[in-house]
Amino acid sequence: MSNFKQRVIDFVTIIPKGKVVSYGQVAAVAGSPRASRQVGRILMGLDPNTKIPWWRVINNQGIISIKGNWTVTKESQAILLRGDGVKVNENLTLDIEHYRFRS
DNA sequence: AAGGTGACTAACA
DNA sequence: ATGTTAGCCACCT
Repeated sequence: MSNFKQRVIDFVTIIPKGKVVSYGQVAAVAGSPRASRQVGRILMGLDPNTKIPWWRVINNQGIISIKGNWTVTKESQAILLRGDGVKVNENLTLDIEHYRFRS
């Protein structure tokens, strides 16, 4: 497993309940501020039964830009977020600045 | 080893 | 404000 990937996973893992981060933010913490796309790529590769709170990662506009995989959809992510106490709008958006996790 | 790809972003028209 | 275009760069084949 590459170092970047591992750092992304580590950071996402420590995101507290009720908080969210953007892909770009995760990439920055992982060491490559411009590798935001890789963050999404990595999350996509995770197993559906992983314990990593990947659903707390959204794009910088506070929008759930997931591409409905076989196992996951935008709706399911919205449900998971609401389960964390995060208010998700019907259009799959939320106030990221209000919930953003800062390390 | 080399090239294609995209759960992103920011800049433009 | 909404739609397009063009960089990005680690991962996968």
